[in-house]
Amino acid sequence: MPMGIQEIATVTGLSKSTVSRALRGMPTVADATIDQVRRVADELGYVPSSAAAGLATGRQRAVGVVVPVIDRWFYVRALGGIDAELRRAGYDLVLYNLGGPGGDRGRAFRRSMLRHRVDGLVLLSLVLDETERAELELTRHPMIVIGGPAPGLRNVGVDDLAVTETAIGHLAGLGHREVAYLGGQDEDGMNVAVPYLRRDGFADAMRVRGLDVREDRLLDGRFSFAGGVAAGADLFARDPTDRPTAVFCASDEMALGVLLAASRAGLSVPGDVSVMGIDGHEYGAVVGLTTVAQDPEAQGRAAARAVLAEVDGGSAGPLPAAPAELVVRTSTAAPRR
Amino acid sequence: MPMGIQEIATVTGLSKSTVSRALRGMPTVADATIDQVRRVADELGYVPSSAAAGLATGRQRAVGVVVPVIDRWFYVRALGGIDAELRRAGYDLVLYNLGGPGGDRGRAFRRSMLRHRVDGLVLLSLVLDETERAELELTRHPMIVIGGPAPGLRNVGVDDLAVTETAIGHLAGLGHREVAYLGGQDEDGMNVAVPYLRRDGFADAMRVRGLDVREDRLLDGRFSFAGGVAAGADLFARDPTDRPTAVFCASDEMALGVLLAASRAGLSVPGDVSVMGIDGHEYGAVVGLTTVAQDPEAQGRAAARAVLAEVDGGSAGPLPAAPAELVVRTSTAAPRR
DNA sequence: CTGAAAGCGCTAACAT
DNA sequence: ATGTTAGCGCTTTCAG
Repeated sequence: MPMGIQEIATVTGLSKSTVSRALRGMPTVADATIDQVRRVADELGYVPSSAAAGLATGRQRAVGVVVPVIDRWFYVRALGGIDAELRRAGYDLVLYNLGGPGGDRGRAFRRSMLRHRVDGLVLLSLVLDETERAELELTRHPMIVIGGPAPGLRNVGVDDLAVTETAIGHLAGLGHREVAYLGGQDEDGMNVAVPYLRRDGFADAMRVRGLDVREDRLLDGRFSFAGGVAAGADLFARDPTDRPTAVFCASDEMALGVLLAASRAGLSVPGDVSVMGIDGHEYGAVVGLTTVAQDPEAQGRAAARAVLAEVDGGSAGPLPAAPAELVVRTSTAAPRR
Repeated sequence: MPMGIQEIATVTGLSKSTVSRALRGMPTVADATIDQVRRVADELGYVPSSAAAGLATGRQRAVGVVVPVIDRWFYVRALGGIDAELRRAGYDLVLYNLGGPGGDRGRAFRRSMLRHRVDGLVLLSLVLDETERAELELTRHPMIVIGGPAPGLRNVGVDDLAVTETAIGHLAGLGHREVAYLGGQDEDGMNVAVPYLRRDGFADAMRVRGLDVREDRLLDGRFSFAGGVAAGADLFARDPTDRPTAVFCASDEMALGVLLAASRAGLSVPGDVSVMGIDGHEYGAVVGLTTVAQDPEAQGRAAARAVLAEVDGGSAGPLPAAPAELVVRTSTAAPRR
């Protein structure tokens, strides 16, 4: 019923092989033949079967993208970049979202991703345990991770230590000595690497400058807007004489929340307190948030290009760190006192 | 090299068919056999080929999701819902993003979606033209759209006319007579239905109450945060004595922008002006935005269930409208004068 | 430049 | 409960 290459062969009086070659525009086929075949295919409403092609060639022309959760700014942007590059290459994108209901991560891995449905995998900020790594290795697909560095896997992403150093450099340069850090774990605890790296980077950058890293100024904002609001509210409700002059947030989404908390607490930014984040979120640009901006979309494209190259038998050399750039806006200034 | 069902057949001394059945846990297979086969499969590091299975059965166990652009709140949430339901059913999700570079929409359709890689399609707020419809029909896959009603296709989504009526009912009930509308086209102009419906709904709801719909109070915010900020800035820069007492936004993202524009213009909300939106965006909850909330995730799940049912030969009856609910927070109040 | 034939790895009757 | 036999729709040597 759903007809294939065969019918168009009979109609044109050609052989299946020629039709197949013509459809793919192979150079060994006469131009006239190509035209004819394509025309007939159109008339007949021919729809190719990727399964059959995949079986025959061993290539699915699709790559999988694994995300811990789907609704985070960074992931969405990166996904856009990956998609763009894949589309350009004529590849489809299969999305594996681990954060679903129950987040039954293990099963998701085995049940679907291991089915050879894709030729390669891009993992977004995912830290795999030994078993998971081993299982994915079975497929022998090229894999690359965006975000946190993952042991044994190629990685695309910013240098988190450098990013935090840049941020604290900016704040310290402005004269801040009392700065709080807002970080914390992603709620599902799936991406431990980046949060830790940033917290450590913050602490290092502070200590290098002889500045205090106070336990009670290491806040948890779960990397979300609401978390930032809550943490900010908590911080600003404390003894005003002991208030930090700046709050450094490990993500713009949290920083946006802190901005709101500050305005609710009647504090002016940057008058009473400076606030900055990391990411380059669009909302930050309009509210004047100082940040260390990165380009997740570019990272997505780079990662996609890398897997695609590897799928095509290319080399698998290490990737350069993604650029990040200090963007000074109006949420940071020299402390008052 | 990449071994298959055959090797595990030889190792166990069983036939390919039995192995195939055992792997899928079919009831006609002895439990002991199932165990043995699974164990051997594990030991051998067997990875099934979805292409082969797909070719043999004609089912890919995957559904495609087409989005106009990926980075919109509504789409991301809906995608999450679709994914959850698909995963539950053991289906993979293939993402088709039309908004990529150049947004070469036509080619995207033909080149990929038509390859029988999926068993069904969920279209997010997409309005198809005749050619596109015809082309997609070729695949004979079940299709459903979320968001704007699309001629000839089943649809999941809120009743936009009812939603706007609810919103204006709330505002008018508070005593507002001068209300501005912030809508506009999505920048790519891909989803015309919803914006139009909401604008019409607004106008109807106003007229029904004998309220004026002024041309100069029909604003364009391109359905984005930045667009909302810009439109708000423009509106609040006009003659204060002629300022509307409320701004009704067709999406929360735009309303959030208007909130910011108001605070920048030194206006208090809801003191000087009331603001409300549509959607139920998380940020709105924390900033106190009144809205008519919908649940895109639930809509995604419903749509996924519907295609899946149809894929399984189920019926294709019409779907009920998705619920939407007025959520009154602190951004709306009775007008001052 | 085109054709014939042999699979790709799995599933599905149809036996047994 | 398990084995046999054909394919699924396309690609790919190998021959013309």
